[in-house]
Amino acid sequence: MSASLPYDEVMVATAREPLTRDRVIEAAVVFADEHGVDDLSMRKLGAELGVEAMSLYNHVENKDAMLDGMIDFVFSTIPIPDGDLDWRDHLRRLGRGTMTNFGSHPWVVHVCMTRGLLGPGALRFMDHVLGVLADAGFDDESAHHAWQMLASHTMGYAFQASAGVTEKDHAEFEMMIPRLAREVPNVARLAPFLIGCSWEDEYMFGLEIILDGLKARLK
Amino acid sequence: MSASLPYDEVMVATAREPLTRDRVIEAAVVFADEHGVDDLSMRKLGAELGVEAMSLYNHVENKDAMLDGMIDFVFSTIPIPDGDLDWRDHLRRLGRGTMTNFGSHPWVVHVCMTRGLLGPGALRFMDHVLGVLADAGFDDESAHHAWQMLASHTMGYAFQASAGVTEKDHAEFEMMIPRLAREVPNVARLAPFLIGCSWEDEYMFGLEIILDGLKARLK
DNA sequence: ACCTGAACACCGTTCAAGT
DNA sequence: ACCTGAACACCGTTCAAGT
Repeated sequence: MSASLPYDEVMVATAREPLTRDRVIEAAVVFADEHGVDDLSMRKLGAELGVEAMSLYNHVENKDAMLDGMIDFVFSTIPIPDGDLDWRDHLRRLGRGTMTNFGSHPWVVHVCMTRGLLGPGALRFMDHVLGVLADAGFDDESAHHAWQMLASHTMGYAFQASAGVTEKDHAEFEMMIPRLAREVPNVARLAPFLIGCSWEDEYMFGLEIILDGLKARLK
Repeated sequence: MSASLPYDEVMVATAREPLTRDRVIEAAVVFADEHGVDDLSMRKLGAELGVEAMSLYNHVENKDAMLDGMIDFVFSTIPIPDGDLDWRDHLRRLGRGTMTNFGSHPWVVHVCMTRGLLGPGALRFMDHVLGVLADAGFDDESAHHAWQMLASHTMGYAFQASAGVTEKDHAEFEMMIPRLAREVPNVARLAPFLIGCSWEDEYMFGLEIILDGLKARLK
């Protein structure tokens, strides 16, 4: 975009590009994607942006506000299905999109769990889902029930999917199995499923049960 | 129990009662119940026990291990229904018990979300649920599906219930409603339900849908 | 075997000072 | 208007030293 500028002009331009709230939050998202949210500190993020930590406070109120901004950033990028879909199909696609989106930002569920879901991005997303439910014929109370179920299901599975069971955890768990077999035989017997399961498949299986139950209570 | 000892002997006994892993963890549970888990630090917990922070490391490996112990403590106190119950009834009681138990320790879901669920207490609880499902006729794969759904539902609602929406939050949310009405009308319309809902009722409503769905897929 | 004091390497955040 | 440096009040944890 600035390819026609002389080389040193480009350098200066990128280096001095003034910080903005959006740039800070995007950089924080990238940092959390790469290093995990536990490693995200104001000092380190400042270093990443070539600035002292304290400069960030000119653009975000504090770290919590920055985390809220990161959540909103992710929510606002969840793809909204278009076209005239049956409400159940709409919610299936929305659910799958949410899961894959959260999958690219493994920290987001965890941060939501500690920060809540009241930012503008999350509210807009919620509003969209409630709109789909209202169009499907749910009254306000039922739509609320449905939202809570769908939200809980989605956050729950996204959380487990992003809990990041590493190879090391697998090995550790498998080493435990002999002892587990004596003390918690049912857990030991199901170990293959616990270790090998596809969270997206699990999620869609459960979503179907929920959609069935909601439909049965609709008419 | 030491009521027959002379008064000052009792004082000395309680003051000098040697620290143990169990005493440390119980004190941490009490501290988190009273002050919230965010305020729980090794230094403050030490002070509570009349000891320097560093002494605690003689009884717990580190803070994370202590948190794991706290989770296990809570899980091991969830009441297990007795008697020969229908599997759905059994799971209903288990679910309700879990919700109220988690309600007395509002920090526990949050800590589980960051520490996972692989301690002995949690494993024993999981084993019990899997046993109920196996007795009901679920094969291993279906039992795994069912467990994931029940766990996700329970953790999700317990989390929301314990997210602790304060009076201040309510007031703040109500003040936002006029602006919300323009930007997220569906959310604004459902505000009364969002503010006033009973998490236990919501939970049981959703549990019924899940149990229905699981039953339909059982035969 | 258990407890302590001092220290290390971090945090988020404030604030006066610079430009 | 934005950035910096030094400081404050905390963390979890290590380690040598005490008893």
